[in-house]
Amino acid sequence: MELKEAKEQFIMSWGALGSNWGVSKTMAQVHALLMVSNAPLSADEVMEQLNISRGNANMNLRALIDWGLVEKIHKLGERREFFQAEKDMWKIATRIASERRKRELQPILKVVDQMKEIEDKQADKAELDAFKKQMTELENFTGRVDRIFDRLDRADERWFTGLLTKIMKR
Amino acid sequence: MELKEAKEQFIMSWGALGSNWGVSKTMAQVHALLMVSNAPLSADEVMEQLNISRGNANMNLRALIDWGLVEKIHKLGERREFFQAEKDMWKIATRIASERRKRELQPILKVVDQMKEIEDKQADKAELDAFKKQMTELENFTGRVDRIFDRLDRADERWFTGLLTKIMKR
DNA sequence: CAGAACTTTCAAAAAATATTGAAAGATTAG
DNA sequence: CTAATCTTTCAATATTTTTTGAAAGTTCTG
Repeated sequence: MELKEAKEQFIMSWGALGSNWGVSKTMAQVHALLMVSNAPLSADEVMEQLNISRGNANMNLRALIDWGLVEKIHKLGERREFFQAEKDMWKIATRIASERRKRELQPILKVVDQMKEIEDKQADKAELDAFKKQMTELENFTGRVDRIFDRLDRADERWFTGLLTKIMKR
Repeated sequence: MELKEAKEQFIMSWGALGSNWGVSKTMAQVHALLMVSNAPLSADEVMEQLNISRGNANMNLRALIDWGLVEKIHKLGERREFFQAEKDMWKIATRIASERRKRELQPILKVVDQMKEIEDKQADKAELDAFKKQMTELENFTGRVDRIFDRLDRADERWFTGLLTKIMKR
């Protein structure tokens, strides 16, 4: 396989994977394209290479910037903006972890927290207790995982690697 | 808030959250409904409580069974099937982890693995190396996370809790 | 085996999401 | 200030995903 071909293949596959993990195909493709480009690309280059419209390119580039996976670059003497993907895997991973924490874990905690204020004199005691117990367990578990992600976000790669070694030894 | 009301609220919220983490609203609702039901429910009860069609109920119940989050129950003397959700948070968590590993991590490994067979005499040497390096890093990182999930899947809760304590101490 | 009681399938319809492209908004240069 | 160049917005459109419901399939009962 040739390099150019490999890059294209990677972009397409990365896009297809996106949908498995809740990201739109195009957003994943834009990310992949920037990941395998040696130089920052302009919006027009992204549009052209992926065959998408200007609006679409703009929207997804912006979303990637929100995720912290892409940044705007200004070249001096150049009017337009360029976009560059973060290439360091550790940073990519922590950005994704952080975003998923915000989107997936914290909303659960919020919902479960509200469930605690039940006051029902009518209800069957055992049933009420069962419900409360379940909510508490859900909260505990989610809270624990949330704290791991938080820790991860603030740690550095060496910490993580060390941790892994420990985990794998057992 | 009353118990019944709380349960409904939980079901609705859980459903809304589902879309944040790549599961359809209805599937998440069915799961929530079964989680907060003290007794197993029949397909008809699920249909009725969530106002969904028979086909939809069937589909989502099946998907939940695939995920290992719900199981069929046969009551003796009863013709129809009942459905019961796993309520143990540890089991719920490992099932979800295992499923996501399969859907999110392993496909990445597969794609990246294919990228290794590049043979391009034409291409710029530095560019080729950069691409290969990136693919390797992606593979290493994903592989590591994949192994954690695998480990998690086979471990028990006490192991996990112990691990957490260690993580949090640092 | 026939009929009743359920469950599963799947093509069509509906709903939710993503994309387009033209117009409006910025920003810089002259 | 005006024109030129580039970015952002958003209503209309297209695509994808989910849901429906009726028909086909299955399994049990008598």
